[in-house]
Amino acid sequence: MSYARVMPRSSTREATGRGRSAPEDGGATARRTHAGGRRAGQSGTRDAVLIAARQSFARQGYAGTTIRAIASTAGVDPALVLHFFGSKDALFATCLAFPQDVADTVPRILAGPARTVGERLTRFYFELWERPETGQPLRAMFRSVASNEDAARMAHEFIGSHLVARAAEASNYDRVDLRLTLAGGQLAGVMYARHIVAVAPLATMSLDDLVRHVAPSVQRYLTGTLP
Amino acid sequence: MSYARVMPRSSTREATGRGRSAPEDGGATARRTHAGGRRAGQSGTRDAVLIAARQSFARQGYAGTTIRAIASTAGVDPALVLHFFGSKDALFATCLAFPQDVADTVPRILAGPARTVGERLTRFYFELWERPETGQPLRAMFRSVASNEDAARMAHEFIGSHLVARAAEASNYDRVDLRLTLAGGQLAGVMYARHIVAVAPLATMSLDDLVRHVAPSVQRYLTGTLP
DNA sequence: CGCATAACTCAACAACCGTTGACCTCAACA
DNA sequence: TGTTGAGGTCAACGGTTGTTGAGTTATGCG
Repeated sequence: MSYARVMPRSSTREATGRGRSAPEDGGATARRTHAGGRRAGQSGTRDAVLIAARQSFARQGYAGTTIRAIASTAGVDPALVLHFFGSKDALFATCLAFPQDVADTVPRILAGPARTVGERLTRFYFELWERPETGQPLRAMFRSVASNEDAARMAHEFIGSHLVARAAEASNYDRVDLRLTLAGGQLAGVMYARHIVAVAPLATMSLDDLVRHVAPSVQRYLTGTLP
Repeated sequence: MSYARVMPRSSTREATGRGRSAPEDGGATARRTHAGGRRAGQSGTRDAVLIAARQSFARQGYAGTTIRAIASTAGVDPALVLHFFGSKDALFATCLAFPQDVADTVPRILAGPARTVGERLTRFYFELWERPETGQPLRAMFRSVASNEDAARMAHEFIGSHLVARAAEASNYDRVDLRLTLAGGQLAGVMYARHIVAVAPLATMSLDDLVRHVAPSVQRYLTGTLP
């Protein structure tokens, strides 16, 4: 990570305009006439690569992950990975792309009944870590934020200006930013201890028990009186 | 990190016996007669390398750190780094070596008056992160545990069989392991948010304020009734 | 002084990295 | 059916990596 420029903030690739394709996907692309040619995204290979990438980023972090390893577990050529995503950085950014429904759910939880908000937020967050399809990206994000300054900046930005801001307008707590970051620190730390360090008994106890232990703290951060 | 064997569990180097020196230091080495020759560890270079290594591991994680970068900021040749520490893995292990006084202090805090144990433990831990000379190794450990499975195993071992065990015999709480890991998760998470993600206002508020906010939760984990 | 030993440098090794461009193979439409 | 564009492979590039061995310089003791 010194000879590879990190995070294509405004990609040199696109600026010069002579890089490889890296199809934008985008879903809502105006789908112009398209006179013939094979259809994009029909074979599941792109998704297979993405899954392999997430897994590797989750286990090894950014610098520890290699394009070749991703390609190998996906069963394709390394060049195909770049063909799909343009660069390692772009792949990484794609892997970190936070599921939109998380940003939607947190404000909705905060808008619910205040009496049980701690328990509901705690359970929602812990279950995200437990389910493989959401837990893996989360682990990836967590590890990468710890080992990559650009990832930390991205997380900072996402949490600060996206998640907290939307939560603030959906609820009527005072000092939402303080309350939410305190709660977030609490929740993330417990998941770090359970899923990454894997320290007993945090790693071995049931999710329900864990929620019972932690939820009161979260409740206090969200609805308790502040010093 | 695939062509370099990770963590010299029983070092091939020592097994074959024909690697480079990597002076064991060890402090208590029987210091045999020593008839002439330059004395070891007189120039501060070894420490300079260690400081540079800690800094790099703290910022870049294991895979993101290169011997050459360490050598460069220490102002020496890359080969000298290996001369001192034997391998990148051994250097890494040396950097992670936890200051012994931390393992000493936690049991002492737990043995103190139960009424204020949460506040004392919280303040002690947070101040560790604040002071540069202890904060840097902690950040290094935190990042490395997140990005390196062997580091996670080391942390797991240290916390499980060292810290918790010693705390258990020094105090008389019930289910110390559960209480201590819950408290630890809480504390680590807040420091993660403050020092690594640097999310406001956790990152900007004073240490005293932070202790005021978090200490009650820690107190509850340590002395509260368990579900 | 002269020997022994540690500190330290230098150049090179093989392995592996991200990335590239040329090339081939399919699937879908005109 | 021929054309078109996406899926996919291949070999190679320049550069960086951890590690090594041989060699040089500095330092302390007899």
